[in-house]
Amino acid sequence: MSETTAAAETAAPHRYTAALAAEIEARWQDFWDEHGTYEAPNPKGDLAGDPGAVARPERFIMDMFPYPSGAGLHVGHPLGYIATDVTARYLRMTGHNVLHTLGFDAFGLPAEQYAVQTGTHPRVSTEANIENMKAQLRRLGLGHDRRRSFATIDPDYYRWTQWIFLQIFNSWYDEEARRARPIAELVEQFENGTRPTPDGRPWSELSEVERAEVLGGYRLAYASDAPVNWCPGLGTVLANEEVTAEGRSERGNYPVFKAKLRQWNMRITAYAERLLEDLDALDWPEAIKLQQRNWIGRSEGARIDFPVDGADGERITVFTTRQDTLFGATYMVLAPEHDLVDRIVPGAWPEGTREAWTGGHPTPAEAVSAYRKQAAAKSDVERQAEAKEKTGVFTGAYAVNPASGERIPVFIADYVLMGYGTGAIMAVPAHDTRDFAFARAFDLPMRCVVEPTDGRGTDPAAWDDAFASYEARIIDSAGEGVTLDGLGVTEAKARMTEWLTERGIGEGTVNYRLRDWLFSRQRYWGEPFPIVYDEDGVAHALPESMLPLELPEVEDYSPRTFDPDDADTQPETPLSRNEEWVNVTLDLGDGRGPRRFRRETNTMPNWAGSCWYELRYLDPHNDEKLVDPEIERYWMGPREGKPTGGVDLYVGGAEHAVLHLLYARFWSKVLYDLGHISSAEPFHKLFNQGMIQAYVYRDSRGIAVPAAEVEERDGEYWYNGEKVSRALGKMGKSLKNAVTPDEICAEYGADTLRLYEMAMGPLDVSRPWDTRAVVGQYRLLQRLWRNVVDETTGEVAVVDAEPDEETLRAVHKAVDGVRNDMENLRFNTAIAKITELNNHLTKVREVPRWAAERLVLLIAPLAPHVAEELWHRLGHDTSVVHEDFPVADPRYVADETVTCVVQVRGKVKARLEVAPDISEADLEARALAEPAVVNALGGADVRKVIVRAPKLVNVVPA
RNA sequence: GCCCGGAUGGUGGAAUGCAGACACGACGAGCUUAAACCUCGUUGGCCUACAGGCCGUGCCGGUUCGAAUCCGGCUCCGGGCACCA
Repeated sequence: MSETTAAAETAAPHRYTAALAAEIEARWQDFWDEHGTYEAPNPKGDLAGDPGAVARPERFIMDMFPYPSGAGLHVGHPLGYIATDVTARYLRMTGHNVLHTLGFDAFGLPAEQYAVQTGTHPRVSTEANIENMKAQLRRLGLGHDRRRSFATIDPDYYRWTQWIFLQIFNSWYDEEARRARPIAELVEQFENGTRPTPDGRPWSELSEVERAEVLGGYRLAYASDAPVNWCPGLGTVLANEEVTAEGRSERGNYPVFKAKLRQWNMRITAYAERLLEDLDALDWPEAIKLQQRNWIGRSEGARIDFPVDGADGERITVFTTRQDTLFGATYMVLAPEHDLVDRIVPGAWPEGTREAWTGGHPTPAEAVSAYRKQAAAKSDVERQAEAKEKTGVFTGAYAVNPASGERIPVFIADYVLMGYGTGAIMAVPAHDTRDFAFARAFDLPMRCVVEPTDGRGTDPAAWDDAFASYEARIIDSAGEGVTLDGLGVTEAKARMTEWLTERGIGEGTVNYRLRDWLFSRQRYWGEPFPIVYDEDGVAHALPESMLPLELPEVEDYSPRTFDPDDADTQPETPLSRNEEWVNVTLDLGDGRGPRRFRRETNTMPNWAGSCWYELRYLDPHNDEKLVDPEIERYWMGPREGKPTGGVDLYVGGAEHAVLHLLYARFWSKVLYDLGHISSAEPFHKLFNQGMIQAYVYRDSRGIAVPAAEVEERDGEYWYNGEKVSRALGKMGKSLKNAVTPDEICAEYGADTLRLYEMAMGPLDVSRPWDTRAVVGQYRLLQRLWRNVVDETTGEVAVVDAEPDEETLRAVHKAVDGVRNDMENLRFNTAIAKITELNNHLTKVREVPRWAAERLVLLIAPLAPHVAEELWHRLGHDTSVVHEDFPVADPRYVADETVTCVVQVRGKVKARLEVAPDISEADLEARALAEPAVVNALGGADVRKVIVRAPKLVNVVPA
């Protein structure tokens, strides 16, 4: 007998091994694909199907779709995909029509960088990556409706991204109606005079350029010269998230400057209040809601006008949240870029201006211009470094404090930001830390108007910092028609707001931290804007018939780079080099015939494609509409418990807490306002999965060594004979600690990998990967297999006998627990309960068919391949995917007897087996009669007995 | 600096009135010429007569008949924001 045969015979021919798992998994994956097992029917259209299935309650279960990187997947990536797949499978088995699929977020910088390096077209490398990722994901047995998958780079998809851009471009926010409306309705108001033009002239007298300018002030997508992150070393502008905390580019580590460039913006600020309000109805983690609330940053306060002394009619309008401290405002500060600065700067320094205020310049104009230049030339690196030091310069102008009547100096300083509030502040150095620091640096006066509660006295000259508490009373604040003295901060604010309003010099107002969304990038690999400019520079929307506007071929994908330190350079977009594409003659269908135009050569940011993809999954092949309204209403519409509609479950990483999730909410609201969809929110329930971490091993030089080759001896770690350090970090190629799903599948099979990832811990908690521990779930499947199949004969080994009482209860208890856990995404405890039941069945001599089948159904959402195989071996010819999930009989969920704990003074002294419905009196009597209790009491009187039938009695002696 | 979240055996984690379910690892036994696989047992610490006893959920304090769980104060770790008036 040869050795191989001997080995094969001893290793039980029909054991569940990695080889058998691979065979089973491949076979069922093919079966599911052939039979369209995971296809969810729509109520109409090309994906319409079985009306019986459509009539079921619908559920839309979604993942944050991946960027198809060239590096492929590691085991951390599919964690969320497995979790949604388990949920989707559970919902299918509990009578729902489940939409579950996955697409690809495929525009992005890595493909473009790769193209620059290799000359490969980004589309070629991206599509190859997608194919590779699809193969890796297919191996995991994810039940996706493949008909609904797409990539954001498909022209059929980005046609609609461009279409939505045009919808946003062609609308404005009606503050009164609190919703977006078509821009044509605004034009109508201007035409018939119900809304006056900015300068009061009739609309008909405005030139085309003037009209475009007016409308640009209203459009939800508009071009502006807002400062952006310009990185000359890379030749492109960068999103904030691509700039490091040190103010350098994440890629290449070049300095980043603020530069004014004409850019597209989205007026997301118009939706600030609704984005805030609608959070309340969403089933999201509180931490994420909080992050969004902070990002939106609503502040209540007041706008106050300060007349400029000697400048006729000029006023400085500030926003403050501390109008109660107006009497303490002793100077003002404008942002260096503020428009008003040039108008208020006098020709010469006022008499007696201190040297420290002038910066040594002979005139205010020169001082201002020098400071502005210095501020603009600062890269963010320097700004960050100097953040604590206050700089600025006197403008030479004075304003009048409307409450105290005092003349107060006006400064410019870069600690006041143009982008927030009105770009101007009233400075109250005694009660604001920043103003305090500035006042100290420039020796400005301070007035205490809020009485300190910490015993520091009322003379700010003696203080070390500002007194900024809200829990205090106002003092020294009496003026013409208003007295705040003695009021608390809150009442004082209200009183002051009232007074400002009466006098017509201010009003209560709400301000938001949220900024408009910079929407253009100087890149190649993104959606082109469907915008052209005429010879006057007026932007025109392309008609829908010209969509998609496809990306043109270019010779060079790279942006033009410059001297990294030269902030005065301007980007040159890759698209602008294709002159033939840029300069076109088009008939826009506006009745003016063919004309010459220049195309917009910026592209949209990465976020664009992910702002609305949930909608396209619903109706992916529709070429009339982005989604059919009836289909959208079916899957996403509001219903009981989901007042604003949306996806039923959206799972992804918490790193998207503000950007993607806020942008997607914004687009939803615009589409909702314009009547294209019925859901005002895209994602009703959000769940953030934790990160799978991995140990990083480093040698004495701090360089990561291959984690797989590190050996552990007595709590120390060794690599190549050298001792190495261990720390928990991210998993990835660069840290040499990546474990791929492919290797785990090869070693144990996909079902084992799925179980392990779900069993590791609660889904929302980050935890370290431990390849050694994977075998535990493999053993679970081997025992499961052995409970059903005879390992030596391969025959089904279950018996058609009634289960004994204990097994009956074990099954029902497991069913009840697993259902509960599944509904709350607690897969780790669900697996523990399944394991317990499985372990119980390995102990009974013969496994009853009924119990084996329940067990197979319970594990089916988690380990679908082995479940499908066993289900068929047990004699069923329908797929387990659409079987009914077991239902627990409450009679068998509760044990016949429960263990009651008897405590004395909170310490467990005895345990009683009692009936679940035992009365409190009986239980108390039995507990007090228990010898161990009598013993513990030692004859002491019983003061009190707490009875929580049937589980606990606590006896308290005197 | 401000705002969140977390800390339980050697490890991942269970547990909302019995701390340590389930799993990994470790140790012991069985099977085996041997090893692997598999099966069974032990596995928080200390004491122990092996029946049990005492201590124990980051630290200090509190509420309660009873606290891993609730409250106050700290320590450490992780995340977010950052001159936002």
